Amino acid sequence: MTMVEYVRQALLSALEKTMYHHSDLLTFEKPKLAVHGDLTTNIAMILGRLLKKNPRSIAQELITVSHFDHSIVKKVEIAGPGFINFTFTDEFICDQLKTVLDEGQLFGRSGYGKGKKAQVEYVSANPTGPLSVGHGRQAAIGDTIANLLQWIGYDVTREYYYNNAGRQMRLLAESTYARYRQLYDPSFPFPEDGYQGDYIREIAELLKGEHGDALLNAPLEDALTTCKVYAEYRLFEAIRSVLAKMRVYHDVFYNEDSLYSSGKIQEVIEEFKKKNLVYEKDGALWLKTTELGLEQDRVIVKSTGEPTYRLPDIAYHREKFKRGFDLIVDVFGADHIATIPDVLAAVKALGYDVEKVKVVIHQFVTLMRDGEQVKMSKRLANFVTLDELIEEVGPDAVRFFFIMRSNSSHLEFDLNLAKEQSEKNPVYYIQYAHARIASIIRFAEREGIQTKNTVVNYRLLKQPTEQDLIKLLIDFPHVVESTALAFEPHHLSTYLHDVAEAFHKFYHESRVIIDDIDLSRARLALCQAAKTVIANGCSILGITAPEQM
RNA sequence: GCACCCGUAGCUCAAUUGGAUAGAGCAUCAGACUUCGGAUCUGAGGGUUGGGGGUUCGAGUCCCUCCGGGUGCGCCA
Repeated sequence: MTMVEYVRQALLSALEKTMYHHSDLLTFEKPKLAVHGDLTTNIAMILGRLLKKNPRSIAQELITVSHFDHSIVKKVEIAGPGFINFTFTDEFICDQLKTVLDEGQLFGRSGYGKGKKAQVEYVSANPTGPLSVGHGRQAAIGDTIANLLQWIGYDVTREYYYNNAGRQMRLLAESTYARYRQLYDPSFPFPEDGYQGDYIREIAELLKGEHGDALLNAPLEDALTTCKVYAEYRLFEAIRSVLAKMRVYHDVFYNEDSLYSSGKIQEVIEEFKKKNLVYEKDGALWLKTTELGLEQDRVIVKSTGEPTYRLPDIAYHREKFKRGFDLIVDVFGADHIATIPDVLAAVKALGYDVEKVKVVIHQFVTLMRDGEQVKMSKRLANFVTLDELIEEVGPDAVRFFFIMRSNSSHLEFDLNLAKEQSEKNPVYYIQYAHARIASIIRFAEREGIQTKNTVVNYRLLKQPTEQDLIKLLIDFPHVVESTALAFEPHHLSTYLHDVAEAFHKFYHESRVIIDDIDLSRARLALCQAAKTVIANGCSILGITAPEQM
């Protein structure tokens, strides 16, 4: 039984006895300050406001009718305006270590989302160019959220939505075609808004390698189609390979085209018409978004007969619901923020529960090199690609740096720091702790000390640094769950840094392998538990936990 | 102009989503094992949480207002 489980049970029965029937308001937190104990609840203060009674006297009532096992709870006290603080015995804390070691690689997993399906959509870049560092942040955030949801029991689908039709792709085809022609005639004009990047030239070269000069004499439309298909193929191949370098793999690549070919777009229009939510004006079809509580109506079908991006977005989200997901997570960059309310309002109007949709917006990334901001412009094609970034600093640092700030926070990516293999680099700090533990365990094996097939007395771990480390370790399942439900991966990286720090402190204070064989075994077990938690945490973050570095 | 995000130590960022004395890393300064990995540890200085008002037992967090930065506001995606 965990600390929370124990006090929850005790207080639930106390609420019962005192006739305060508000058990749903009962929560526990870990106090910031050690003097406030191991766990605290503010239930008395909440009840105090609700019932207009003195919180401290309510707290007293609750404690009076409660019964605590002294071998588990060392101290219960009322503090401040009415907090109830619990301190547990060292022995009880020590015994919790067994759970960590027994569960091993599974420690931290829970069943919150058991039997439920979740979908996480992220990256979703159209195949018109290489992925940017912004996409990289999205990949890291989305993938980590997907991992977290799996850890709390959800059946997770990782999805990439893209559009390979429309104006953007036409421009891609024209740009590729122009570069191809330029290989034969350098004066061939390049489209005004074409994609400037060198990658188009590379694709044109490859295209020439496969087709020779056959496209020069082909009818223009045929040549453009060939260019589009080929460029898309090459770009998607590049996108997948970059994501693979980051260890990001999607289960489903959902193509916008399929919404047209399967008639879903038309179905949505029909539904809107049936609900009287659309009207025609200036030859276009408008959605009455104002009736849905938004500021202005929006065009969903242009006067040319072509839908705007909004309509397929709505149809796509409708499909997400039809596919039976209990939780739908959209990870978008800050530039997409304006499109979300329209889509959600429309889907809601179609009768779906938009509470199931969680939109995660992340802010932009600024690259810093030598203290200077790296200027980036996609149009001028002088931007640093995600691929280049990974090549420069490696996948571990990339993934870690991208999730180490809260989603809503601007991210400053310090290239020098990310590359630095030293104490300054937070990734190495955590990985070093893991490698150091692995080394200690190897040393212990050489010394003939082991914890298997023998009874380990965890209760010998009474030093403050030992107790602090254990308390942090056994909090891991709760951290995983709260991080997942907050959709804020940076909580986990912060936590892992704390664990690494607590371990290093313990290491400095107490030698693991000593003459006292029982104490050695207990400390070795603590090392193994710390190693387990760091390894499990790193696997959620998608970074390696090396045995040596 | 309107909407959204941000403003916290010299710099980059946290703060259990309204909790108790606002914390880390970097930078600066001063220190620490003859043995398990010094990519480590200990300590010091550094703050009116952009300004002002409000809500309540309690505000960095919620509301109003002003200032400053970013983003978005198309029959582009």
